[in-house]
Amino acid sequence: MHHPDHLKSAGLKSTLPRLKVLDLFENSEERHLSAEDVYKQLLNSGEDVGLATVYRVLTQFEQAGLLVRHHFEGGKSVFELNKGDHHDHIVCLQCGHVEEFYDTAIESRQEKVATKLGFIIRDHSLHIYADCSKKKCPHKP
Amino acid sequence: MHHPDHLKSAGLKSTLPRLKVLDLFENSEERHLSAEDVYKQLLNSGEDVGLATVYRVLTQFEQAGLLVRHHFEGGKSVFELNKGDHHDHIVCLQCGHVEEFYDTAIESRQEKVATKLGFIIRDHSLHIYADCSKKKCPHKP
DNA sequence: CATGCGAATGATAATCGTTCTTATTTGCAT
DNA sequence: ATGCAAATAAGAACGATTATCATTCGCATG
Repeated sequence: MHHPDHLKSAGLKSTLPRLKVLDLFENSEERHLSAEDVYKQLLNSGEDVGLATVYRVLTQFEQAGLLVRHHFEGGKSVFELNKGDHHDHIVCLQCGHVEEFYDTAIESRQEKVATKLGFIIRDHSLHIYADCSKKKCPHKP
Repeated sequence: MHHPDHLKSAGLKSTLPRLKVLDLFENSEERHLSAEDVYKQLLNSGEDVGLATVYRVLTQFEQAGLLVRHHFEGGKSVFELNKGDHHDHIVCLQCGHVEEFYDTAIESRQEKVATKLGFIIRDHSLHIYADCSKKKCPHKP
């Protein structure tokens, strides 16, 4: 359990649940976790946190800029550590695995389109839903 | 109330609720409607449809290819008539207005990215969230 | 180091969008 | 006309998330 500093500098009190959640994101295999994922993993680790607290903490971390929230298909929010770099996502429809990518041409084209239409971009989300067909996909039939 | 033909050719029985919903999409100002939008507008028009029916019909229309479903931020699904053309969306954060655009460069770049990563694209969604700043925005402060 | 206060927690109820259940009604082929 | 499968409507049920509120905790202060 490290980095109480991260919390302090974000103006958040350094509490046990918050440290646990932060730890999870820093040490977990999967970069992209839903509230339920976080809750279950903490319970499995013997930690005793409330689900409401998980939701509250995730939202606070998002607002503090520690996490980024994504809305993939399926209704639930998914979070990942904010490494400061923007990237888009390609999601495998078969196994749910998420990969990240960044394409300069796509980014600059968006700016161009928005400007042409008289908009000022605040944010954007590009999700590609695909099959990762190859052997790498663990849940492939 | 027209186009019972659309329904028949989609393999759907031509019922009153379905005709009403289809009509709404064909005659409404706003191309993008949520289930609640549809429900309320039908009630306002004095029509007596159940909310469950609206949800059922929207899903059926989506499966029949008459409507396209989008997941914008805010949790709820939004539907629009399927004109056969794919396009992406730019949403004004101030007034919620939605404009459509299509950019060949963005589209082909996505294919390239996916292929490079070993994926086969099934679908994608690109949403730009922005301010339409200018005078056109009715809810601007 | 005790301690007090406001912030944070967790159990639970509530909410929101959506889907399911079931009894009743409807479209439509006969 | 009429019968039957398909469709409807009302409400219960559901999953994700948020609100409520009494209890507990972090932490600055004396």
